[in-house]
Amino acid sequence: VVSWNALLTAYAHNGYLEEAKKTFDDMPMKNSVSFKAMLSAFYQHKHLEEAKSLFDRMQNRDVVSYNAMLTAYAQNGHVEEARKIFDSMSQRDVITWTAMLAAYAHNNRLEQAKLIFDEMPDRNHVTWTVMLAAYAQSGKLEEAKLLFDEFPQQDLVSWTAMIAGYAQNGHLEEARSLFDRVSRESLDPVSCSAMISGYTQHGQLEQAVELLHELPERNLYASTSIFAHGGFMDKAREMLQESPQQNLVVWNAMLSAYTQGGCIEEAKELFTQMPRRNLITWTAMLMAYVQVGKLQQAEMFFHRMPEQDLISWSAMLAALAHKGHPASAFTVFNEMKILHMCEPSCFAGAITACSHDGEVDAGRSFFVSMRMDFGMEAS
RNA sequence: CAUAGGACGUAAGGG
Repeated sequence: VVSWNALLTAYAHNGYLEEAKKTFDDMPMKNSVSFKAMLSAFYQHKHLEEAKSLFDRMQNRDVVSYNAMLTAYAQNGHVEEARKIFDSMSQRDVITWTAMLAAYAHNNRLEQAKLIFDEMPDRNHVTWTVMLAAYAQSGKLEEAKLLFDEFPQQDLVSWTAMIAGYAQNGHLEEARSLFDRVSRESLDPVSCSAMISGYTQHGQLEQAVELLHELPERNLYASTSIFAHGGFMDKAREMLQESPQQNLVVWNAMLSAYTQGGCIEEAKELFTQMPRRNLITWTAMLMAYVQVGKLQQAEMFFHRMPEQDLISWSAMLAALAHKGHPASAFTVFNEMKILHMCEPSCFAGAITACSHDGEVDAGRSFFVSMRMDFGMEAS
């Protein structure tokens, strides 16, 4: 049973939901771990309904099952549901608390996250990292730094969170000096791309290239982004072919370097070369067309995406509103309502876009909908 | 053997 469970989990973590399901169904015998593993397989692939129904069918639900279900809701954007699970639990462990903390953190509910953090009976290094990353990503670097300094058991992940925090907010020297204090052997693709994205996002190409020469061989594939960004497309392609691993995040970073600079042709070429694509890839590409004003192409990409999430919908909505198509924007917005893909920032984007263009009537209709359909008031 | 953490896409600030 143990090895069957291990196999199931391995499938799930590598994106093979079908195989996982088949393994689960064909197992000669199952124990409670099998159910919990299958549950997490479902929600990792966004099959919330199936996760829920499996959960309901489970016989003996323990802390782990509840934790898994809590995470299932949290990772699919249902924070309130997650909270309900949390409140209903009679036993909670560190993972329960940390999962709830992460649920708030990932949905930009910093105050609630902080409350949970302060209230928790125990914290471990994962807990600290979630809180730290939450501060860092919302630009509260002092708070993040305070936490970082008090951190009991720092590891590479927490260092990366701090580095990324500095890098994203333009504090490149601080980021770099932390980065340099990590031993070269322990650097991994995530920490490297955090530093490198920091440079490329702030236009420091030379620094980026310089850093690359110092990195260990196995992190070299990250450099493709730099070469591409600097206009050395051939060199980039060469390196990509040689690279043993294919880090999708690095491809995406490279792609957005193009799109944000308005280099649509290069972006398109890169897009077709990519070994894999995810939502981030597609959305970046969509925005590339928006930026040069080709809304029809953008919409084409939008519809060709394998699936659309809140961010891609918001991007499309904002694009239409920004480029002076309030009517189409409103149509998109209505579809979003039907799909329950709506949150306050959608209104904000749409309304401000209208106000910039003097589209007062359109702005007002968003306003009305905000009140009628969501019971929200202006703030 | 199972459940929680870090890098990449949209929007918000505004001199």
